[in-house]
Amino acid sequence: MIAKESIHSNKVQKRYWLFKSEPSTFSIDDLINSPNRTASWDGVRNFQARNYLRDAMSVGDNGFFYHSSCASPGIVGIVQITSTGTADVSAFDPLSPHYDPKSNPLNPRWFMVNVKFIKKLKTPITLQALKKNPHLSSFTLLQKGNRLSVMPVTKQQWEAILVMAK
DNA sequence: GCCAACGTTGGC
DNA sequence: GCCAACGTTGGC
Repeated sequence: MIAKESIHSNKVQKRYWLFKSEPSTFSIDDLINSPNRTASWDGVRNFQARNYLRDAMSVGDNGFFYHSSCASPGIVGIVQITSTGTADVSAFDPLSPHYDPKSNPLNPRWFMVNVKFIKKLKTPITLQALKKNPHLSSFTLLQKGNRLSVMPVTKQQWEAILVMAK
C-alpha cells in the first residue's frame, strides 16, 4: 500500500487527450479489432499535434476516441496510451497516403504513439451535447476553426465529459 | 456538396 | 519576412 503510493507520487501527473478519427478511415471498432486492441496512431501531419505526440504523451495517459466527419460526430470511447512517441514510419513509405519525403529515419519529422482500447461508450457523447455543456466552454475541440486531430483535455474537462457518459 | 477556417508552401 | 495561392479539415 505504502509502496504503491510512493510509486504514484513519483509519476508525472497523468494527462488526458482527445484523438480524432474519421470512422470511415479508422473507427473505434477498427481499434477493437486490432491485434491486442492496440494501434499506432499514425498519419498525423500537423506540427502542433506532432509536438503533443512526440513530447507530451506518457504511457498510462488516457484519451477520448472521437469520430469526426460523419453523420453524428462525437466521443465514442476511451483509450490508453501504451507507448511514448516514436517515429511515424508511414511517413517513410512512398506508397502510404501519409508519405512525406521530408521525413526520414535519421531525422523523423512525424511521430506516433500506440493507443489501446479501454471502453466503448454505450451511447456516444455527440458534438452537439458537448457544445451544450457549460463546463466545456474552453475545450479546444469546441473552439472555432480548431483543426487539431490530437489535442489535450484538462482533468476538469475529462471529468465533466465522463459525467455525460451514460 | 458547400464553405469557413486554417496550415503550409513558395515567390518575391 | 510577407502574403497570395493552395490544399485540407470538418461541421452542416
